[in-house]
Amino acid sequence: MFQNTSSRYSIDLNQIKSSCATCSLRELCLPVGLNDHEVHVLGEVVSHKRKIQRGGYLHRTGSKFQSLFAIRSGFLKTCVLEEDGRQQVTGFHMTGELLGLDAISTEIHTCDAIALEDSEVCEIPFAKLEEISRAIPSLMHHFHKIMSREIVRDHGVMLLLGSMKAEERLATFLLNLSRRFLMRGYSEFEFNLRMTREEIGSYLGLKLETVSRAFSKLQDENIITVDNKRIQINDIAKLRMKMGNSSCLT
Amino acid sequence: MFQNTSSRYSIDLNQIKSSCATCSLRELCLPVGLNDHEVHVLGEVVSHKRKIQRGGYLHRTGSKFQSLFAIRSGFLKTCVLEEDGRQQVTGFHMTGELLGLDAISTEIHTCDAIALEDSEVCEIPFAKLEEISRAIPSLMHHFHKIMSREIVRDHGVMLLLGSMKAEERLATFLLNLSRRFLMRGYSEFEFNLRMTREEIGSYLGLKLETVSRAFSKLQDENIITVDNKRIQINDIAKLRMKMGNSSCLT
DNA sequence: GCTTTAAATTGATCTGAATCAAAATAAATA
DNA sequence: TATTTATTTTGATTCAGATCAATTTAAAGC
Repeated sequence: MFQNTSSRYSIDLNQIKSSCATCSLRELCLPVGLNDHEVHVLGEVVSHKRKIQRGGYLHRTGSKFQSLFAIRSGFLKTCVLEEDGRQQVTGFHMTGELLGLDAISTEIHTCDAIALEDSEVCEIPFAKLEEISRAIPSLMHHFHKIMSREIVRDHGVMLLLGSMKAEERLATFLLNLSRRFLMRGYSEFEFNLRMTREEIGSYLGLKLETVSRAFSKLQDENIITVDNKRIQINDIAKLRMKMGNSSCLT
Repeated sequence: MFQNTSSRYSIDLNQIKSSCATCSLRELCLPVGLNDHEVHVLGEVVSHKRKIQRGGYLHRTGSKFQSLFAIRSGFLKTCVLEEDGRQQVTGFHMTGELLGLDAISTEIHTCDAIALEDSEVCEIPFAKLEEISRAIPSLMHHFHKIMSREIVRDHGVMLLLGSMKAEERLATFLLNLSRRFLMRGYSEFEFNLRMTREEIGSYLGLKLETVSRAFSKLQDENIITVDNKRIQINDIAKLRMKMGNSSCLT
């Protein structure tokens, strides 16, 4: 899992599970081939942990950027504020993901990051990361891949917002969550949403009532079972169909 | 212009205008402080030019990624294809901008890049760029900023698609173009669109008829003058108002 | 030049999602 | 536990933008 063929050194997950550095850096480190020394160097950089309780801010729009944050546990949302007060959720983030990439550009955070459940992150001072990535090319390359992946993800959301209708958006969203839970060893068919209908709506470009109606519709069709925040996927194939055939109709 | 305070070496634009390397790398190189030797090293990497005529592909979805492309002149669009054939435009790109960032992730291009007018690009072999950025930290840092800026840009588009209505989207789009033309030394008040109404619509999540109507509406209000692809901004303040007050109404 | 094809505008109608409104349920707090 | 507050669901209505359709205008090809 998360290993690529070019790895020179395969990290033993069990061995390092208790260490903050490596654990939180699953996405950042594991896939890269690092030797003992390099793992040690990297560990030095990411030693600082931080807990954020539900509802708390990891960072705010406008605050000075110094570090990236690797999510060690928990669940967060990022959102940008419009001048007029309304907020748009730009993403939901879970264990192993990296936050703060948007702030590298201006060294000012361009969004709020808010914990949707008690969470723990590892702080990665960005200047240090750049410094050691000079010494560890595979780390640098992997970091570039992570940034690139974020761009690809955003393009996917743009496609969703630009060309899908409500039900298709929700299906896409649920399948995305499902896959991410699966990747982390949780059930792909049954999970708890950490966010409200309003937050889902904000992310998907829909009003909360529309989100609620789309949930009900999918339930009526026996594709999912909804019990408030608890979601059960009964027919993942049908759910995939829902996602796929937007423009097929035209 | 495009200079930051930490520059150790200020590049003479006139001196290097005829050299492909530096000219095409305005975004990539100029703002970074590089010394003579470093400029030379960088120049070696980006020496390969390529012309694409109107309608031609710079790269296609699914093709192997090896190089980034710095636009030297011209105008391109990038678009992702849905399984069902319809395409969503993810961006319009002009001189000085960098294409291919999305492909670093998987080493496969995730979108098509198509020239909307005869264009010229410089090819930047990505492996080489990573290699020399180890030797030139400021170059590496600037590259990170460019990727980050792309992420910020995408978040802006997500906000647009997720929460603005047609007229606000078009106003935002025109102001964005206006600013980019200004930055490149062209008029911010009068310019030619290189793309069709359909392509604008795809980018903005609207149908071409809606784009056309929004143009007409802005013209009726004497904010812009539209003559097919020729756009004249008559009242930029009012245009900014159009963009800003989406949720103010509610 | 003329002919063909592509692009843009404008009108009429339809529809999906927003909005308004009320009730039901769940979560937080005293 | 009771009370308050936040969240979710569902219904009725409205509206922005999609769709359908017909011209007009511009560009490309012969």
